[in-house]
Amino acid sequence: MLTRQRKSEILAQLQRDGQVISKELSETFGVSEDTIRRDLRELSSEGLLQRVHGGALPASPAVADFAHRQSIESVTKRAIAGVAAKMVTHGQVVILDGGTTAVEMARQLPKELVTTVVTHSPSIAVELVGHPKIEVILIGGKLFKHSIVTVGAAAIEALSHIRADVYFMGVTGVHASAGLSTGDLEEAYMKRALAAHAAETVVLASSDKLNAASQYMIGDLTLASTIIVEKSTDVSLTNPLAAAGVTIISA
Amino acid sequence: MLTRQRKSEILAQLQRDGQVISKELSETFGVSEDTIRRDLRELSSEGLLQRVHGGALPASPAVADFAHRQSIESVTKRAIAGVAAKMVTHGQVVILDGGTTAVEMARQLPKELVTTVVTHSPSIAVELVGHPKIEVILIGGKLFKHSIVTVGAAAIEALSHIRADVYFMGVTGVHASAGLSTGDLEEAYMKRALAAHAAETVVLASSDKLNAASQYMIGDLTLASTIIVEKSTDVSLTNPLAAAGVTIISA
DNA sequence: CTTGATAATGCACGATATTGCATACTAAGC
DNA sequence: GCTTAGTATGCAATATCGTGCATTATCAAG
Repeated sequence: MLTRQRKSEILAQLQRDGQVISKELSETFGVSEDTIRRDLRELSSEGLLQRVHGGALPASPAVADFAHRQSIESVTKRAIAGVAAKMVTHGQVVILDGGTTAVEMARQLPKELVTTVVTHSPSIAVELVGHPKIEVILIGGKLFKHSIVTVGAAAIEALSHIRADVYFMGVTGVHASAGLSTGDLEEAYMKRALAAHAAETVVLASSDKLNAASQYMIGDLTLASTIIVEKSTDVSLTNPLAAAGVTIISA
Repeated sequence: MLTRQRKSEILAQLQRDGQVISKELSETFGVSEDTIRRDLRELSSEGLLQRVHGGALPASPAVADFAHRQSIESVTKRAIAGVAAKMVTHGQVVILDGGTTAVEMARQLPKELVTTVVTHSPSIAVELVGHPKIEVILIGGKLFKHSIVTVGAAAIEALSHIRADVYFMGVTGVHASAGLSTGDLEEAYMKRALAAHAAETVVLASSDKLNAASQYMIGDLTLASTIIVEKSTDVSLTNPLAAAGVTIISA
């Protein structure tokens, strides 16, 4: 990637998120933190951003405020997505589910990562256009508009030739006895099918999903090999899971 | 290869990818990096691109950007898209192509229209989420990032069960002798397959596409039953078409 | 066909840019 | 205070660049 491009990407990300963090940028672009710091220093001297310890903020404080307010609601989701994005390694084939957390995860995938992403979410497909080295396989089917994902027989049929390493699953409920659940029957079928075509399933469980159950059960909690939850999660849910052999990661 | 050709190819690649890298160009064209650097320097002095360390970027940073392409020349495109949108009637099954004009057409489809839209463009799928009465069938496959559409064997396979009434086709070239053409081989295959699965094909030809030919031919002009062009179109192209039985609509 | 002019190309070489690492310094949290 | 994480600086390795020059290709006029 060209240096110039990296700098404008940094500015774009800054405008989008209201902040950038040196360490994360370094991982995203696959360069050392020194290089990122140099970039930030130069952009700062051009007045394009404001340098702070650990990263940078937009040059105009007003913009920062707005972006910050907007981002504060999704801090947890971003953290979970970030942890998930870091789990993807070079050459893997991963399945990304629909849902806002998965979209955020797609956004956070390193720009230099060479992988194949299989998804049934058109939003994620569009998002990944910005990642030139990622091959995207879109699963077609009938569009379920509430979640903006494809479902149905055609979608499940399209999966038949896919073998993925990891499936990152979004859910609407993670409950000790009700297991993993979602609010639509077709979606539940789809998620089961996706899990069946991946060697491993990782569940992304943002705060509001924990200890909740939706109408349609996907499977019990052990369907997941790993569940990523936010830091402050109640141990009464996670302890039994850990005991059952499911890895718990706090983001 | 002629120097002139190489230069225009560099510009084309720049527009397509949003960046070019000296080393890669050197390998692509089989010339030394010095020669490429000279080309880039000259193109830069003509203001056709912006030179940076390691390669070059578009002269105007946003030119290569899809979002920008979407906004440019939007008046004509909107008019054409509007005419096309009005052609869709209640209960029809229509295929919408990728491309900016088709996205605009999707946006202009009446909110209360009850139809089925088949598309291989994730952007259009996302756009139609706002149309509750339209059933959307998304054709999956390998994502071709330049045009943001799915292509390949999987996509063509997914079409096999589809029978549509009308296919609204976007093209990059409409030429009297070269027929309908597009800039990517896979896309050309896809467009042929889509046309084969619709009873009728309507071509959306915004001004810059007329009397132009791209590398890959989709079919001759009579593949289309109707071509929608902008008002000021030269009759030298449209008259022979009309004579051949193709309906011409001015938008 | 030959010749001379012009353009295009590749190579050599010194200059500049970029990057990562080591080291010493500074800010932030406890 | 003290520890940790982040930072700046110098430096060396590498990549890229610009220039001058020799070689080759192209082409028009003789």
